[in-house]
Amino acid sequence: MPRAGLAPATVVAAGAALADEVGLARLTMGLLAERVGVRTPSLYKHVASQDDLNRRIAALALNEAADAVGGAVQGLAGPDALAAAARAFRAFVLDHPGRYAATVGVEPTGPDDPMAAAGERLLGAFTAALRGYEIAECDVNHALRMLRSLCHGFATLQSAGGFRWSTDVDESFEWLIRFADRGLRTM
Amino acid sequence: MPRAGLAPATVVAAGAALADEVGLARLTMGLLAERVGVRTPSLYKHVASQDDLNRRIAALALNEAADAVGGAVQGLAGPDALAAAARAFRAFVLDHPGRYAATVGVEPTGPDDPMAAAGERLLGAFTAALRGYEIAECDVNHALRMLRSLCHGFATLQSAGGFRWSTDVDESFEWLIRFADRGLRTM
DNA sequence: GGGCATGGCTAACGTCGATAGCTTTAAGCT
DNA sequence: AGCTTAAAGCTATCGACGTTAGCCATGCCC
Repeated sequence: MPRAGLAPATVVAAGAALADEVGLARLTMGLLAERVGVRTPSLYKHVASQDDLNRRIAALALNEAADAVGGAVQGLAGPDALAAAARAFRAFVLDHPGRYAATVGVEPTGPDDPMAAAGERLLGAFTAALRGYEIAECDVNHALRMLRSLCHGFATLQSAGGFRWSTDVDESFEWLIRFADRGLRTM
Repeated sequence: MPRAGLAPATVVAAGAALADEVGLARLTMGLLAERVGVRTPSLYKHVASQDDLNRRIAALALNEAADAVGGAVQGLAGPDALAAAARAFRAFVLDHPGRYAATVGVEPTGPDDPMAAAGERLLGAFTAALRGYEIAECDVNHALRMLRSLCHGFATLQSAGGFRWSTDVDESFEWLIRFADRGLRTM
């Protein structure tokens, strides 16, 4: 029996990809094992449990989202930065619905949990997107939460098929970006 | 063996209550059976499957949310209506996290699915909350989606423990309501 | 009182997550 | 090179859970 040459990172990456393909709810240890060419119990040499796998996928997803948003904001400020961040975030969620779904409803276990750091990174990227707006110190956390709620809510609702009727969804999102921009401008 | 006097609605209500208590992910057919005083297979005389149970809980939750939001908006218009709707919605999600969680990620099976009607009712309640604002015909769907994304995003993020740091969450939500109000006022 | 639909029950199966314990691989030391 | 040993694979197995089959008691309707 030749070795498969697996590492935790390989397993997690394959799990994230599989979750994107079949949906997080249908991501099973057996399916993942088959995907990486190994028997189910062997996976437990690399991840502690399915919950552990989920957390690692979540950390990966948050880091990737932070990269996407951070990269999009690079060199921009004000409305351009805001729009770029929002679009990058939504695109990431729509492209990777499974791994993003892994991030909802899981709390970091402690302050040294990689997920916590990844979440901070994503938050930092959104903070950078607010650079250029005149936001009072006491309002910045509120604005950040507003922006995160807006992007998270829209992307997850769309990803779940929540927008059913006719109006064009992309158009709604652009409208929403302009709405947030106008609001942030007049503070 | 005396009859338990169950009906589908009883089972669904108990399931929703249990989901709120232990979390939707831990809602199991066995646990629900124990709760209603019956053996597991007997539940299948009232619901077709766990997926069916989930859909019925979702329909119940959407109807209750529509009632809550609709009732709160009653007799109000403009900023007052908007604030009342948003507060009622968030309160519902925080009070009933399990049954609300049942609504995310499930699509209505067809046009006669009770879930679709319930969703329309909730949408109608939010639409009523926008009465009093001067919104162009072509913008009303966008505004509705914005409002829904904002409320859904904030409530689910908070419900999942997504706001970890210090700033007061209630205060953020009130800030968010004022933000939306200002934006809707100037269109 | 005698059908008969209804709503319980027990028994059992398949799937899935997880653990135990064995074996083999391959890396590293002497 | 050859031995040691941790790591990584395997089979076998368990327990939980969803689901189905098939049986039996209840209680309504005539």
